[in-house]
Amino acid sequence: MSQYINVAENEGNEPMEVPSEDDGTLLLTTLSAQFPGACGLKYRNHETGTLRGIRLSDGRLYPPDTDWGRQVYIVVFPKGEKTKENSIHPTEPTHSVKSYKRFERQKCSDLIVLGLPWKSSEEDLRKYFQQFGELLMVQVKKDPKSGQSKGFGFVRFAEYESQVKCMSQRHMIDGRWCDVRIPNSKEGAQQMMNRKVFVGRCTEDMTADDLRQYFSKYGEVVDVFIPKPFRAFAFVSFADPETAQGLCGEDHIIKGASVHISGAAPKASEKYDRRMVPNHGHVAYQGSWGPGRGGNPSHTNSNMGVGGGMGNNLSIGNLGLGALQLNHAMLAAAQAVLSSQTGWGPLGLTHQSGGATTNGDQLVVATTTAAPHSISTSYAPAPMGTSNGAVVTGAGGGNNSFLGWGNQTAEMPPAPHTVATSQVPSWGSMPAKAGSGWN
DNA sequence: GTTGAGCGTT
Repeated sequence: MSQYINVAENEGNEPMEVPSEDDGTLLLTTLSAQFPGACGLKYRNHETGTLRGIRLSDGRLYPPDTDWGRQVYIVVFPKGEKTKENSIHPTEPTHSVKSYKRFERQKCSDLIVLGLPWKSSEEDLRKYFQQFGELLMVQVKKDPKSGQSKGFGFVRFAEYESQVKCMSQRHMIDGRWCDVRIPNSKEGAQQMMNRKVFVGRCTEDMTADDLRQYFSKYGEVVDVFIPKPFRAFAFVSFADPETAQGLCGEDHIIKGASVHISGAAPKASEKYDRRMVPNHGHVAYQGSWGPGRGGNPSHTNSNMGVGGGMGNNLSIGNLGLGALQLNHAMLAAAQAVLSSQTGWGPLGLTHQSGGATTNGDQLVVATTTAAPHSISTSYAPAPMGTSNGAVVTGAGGGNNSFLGWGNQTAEMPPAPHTVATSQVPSWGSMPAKAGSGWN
């Protein structure tokens, strides 16, 4: 039977009543309609004095007993999104503040929602998606004559963080699994968000540290990559895409030499983007989310690492370095190098805690934010958390890369871990998990 | 009136 449940944002706050469904469960959407961003419920067990979590499954919260009773339930928000009363954890500020700034810089994009039930209205969409944050736009595409839904729509969030959260999971909307993606029409724009620049005409005496030091005056440098053996170019990645964009086209004098800066936009990997990524919706940012492809925030000591293996695997040696003056040859080599770097690592998997969350599988990577609201166990987990073969497991990580992701923890195996020709080294080098392969 | 991979009459 339907009943009203007492829910408060925090213990001691004035509760408000939210309605349950006829079967006694409380829809997460109902909850988040009143408490935006809510991802669960808990309550104080007065026998033990401890807090208890409420069971959540398929977007429904289940009463602890036969019904919800008259007690007050407390709303649970994704980690890192404490409400004003809940002071932020003292150890978090550096990371969360920093990453939050990063979010602000990233602009939201329209997102396409695929797989909508025919019956779902824009109202339904809004009600569902507002749990991730403020919505600026909601559309259900319909046939203008019949008014019949075409089964897809668009949403746009106000905050980038909402978008990230939203894209990190699949969505159960009115009884159907739906996918949220960056629309194809927006692909070009992502390119402009690349955080990595190509630095041409480098001289051999320029070390990664030199470049880092030099470019730091324009913004935070998160990665410097200098191919070995020497090939007269380098890649520099900035924390802020705008920094990178701002430098493009310029000539700079470093160590007495004039280097040329341009966008690191390898067409080479472009064609692999979407196709190489399984369409399981657990993968956030599939496709060409510019920054994700490029960033490889751990090559700082790039004088080792990729080193030896590269020449062999990518046959770059055959290009003949006599062509160094030729721009296109340089670019081609650069593209080869780029595509050999682990793409999709860093930003792509950002905070996607959601992405790899609870799947009943052990491939859970860094648990942070949103508890997925409805999870299908029938989907193979996205092979996240791996970068250059290093499996990142467990929560936290605590490394100092952006949000602590995508960083292979600085200790790249000295032995070339054979990137091979795979365009998706993260996968190719997935250490076959004993037993439980996800065939 | 049906359908189920895709990509937006603004």
